[in-house]
Amino acid sequence: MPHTPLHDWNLIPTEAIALQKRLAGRVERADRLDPVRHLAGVDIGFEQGGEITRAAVVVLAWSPNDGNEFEVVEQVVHREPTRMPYVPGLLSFREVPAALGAFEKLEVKPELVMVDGQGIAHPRRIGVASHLGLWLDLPTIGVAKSRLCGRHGEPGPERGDWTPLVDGSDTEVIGAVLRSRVKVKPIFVSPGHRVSLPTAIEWVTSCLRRTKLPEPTRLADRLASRRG
DNA sequence: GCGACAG
DNA sequence: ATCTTGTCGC
Repeated sequence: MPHTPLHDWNLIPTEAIALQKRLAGRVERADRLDPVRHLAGVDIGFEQGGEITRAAVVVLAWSPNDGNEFEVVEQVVHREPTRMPYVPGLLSFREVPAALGAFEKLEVKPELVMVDGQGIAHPRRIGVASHLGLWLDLPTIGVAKSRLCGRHGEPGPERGDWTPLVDGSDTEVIGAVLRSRVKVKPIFVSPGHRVSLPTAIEWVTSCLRRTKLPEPTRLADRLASRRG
């Protein structure tokens, strides 16, 4: 299983954290997105017991008219050797390199990207969605299936109900715990880069269909896990 | 010192 | 994340 040089394991964590602290200040939290014509979903999967990292990007054409329907216009898969083990709080160093590789193969450039993982709902306010957005210089939203940090109450039972995710001083809202489906564990939505929390919630909500995850992330998930 | 801990 | 069969529910 292992093919991650020990020196990577020892040196990267401390350097990675220092880098996150520097980059966190560059993550923009206010809206700064162009009209969205194409929306992308990103997720990472693994093959061969973790030796290979598989990044998947699905681009959808957004049509506000036809009842908010989408159309898949492009799908890309990029594989490369896994370079780092999973470490809570340092997920971006394990997944972003492969994600960037997938974006390089992309022909249609999206104006907004949804990433499987946290945005600023991270100890240093720079989760994988924020880190990727900063690198691509694109608006991103983090859509995670579970919590990394922060406190929250139980959101209401209806689809669309949500409660704030707060951390540190009870006044710092870092995300939203959103009920994306009735009777299903809520998802964690947080701004990635160049998107505010209200906008992030709006986009995720309008991309919900009959499943727990919004379409962009759900489709990328299936492609990354080579299902569907 | 004792938990918690995205994927 | 990944390994995995059947099973409960709309």
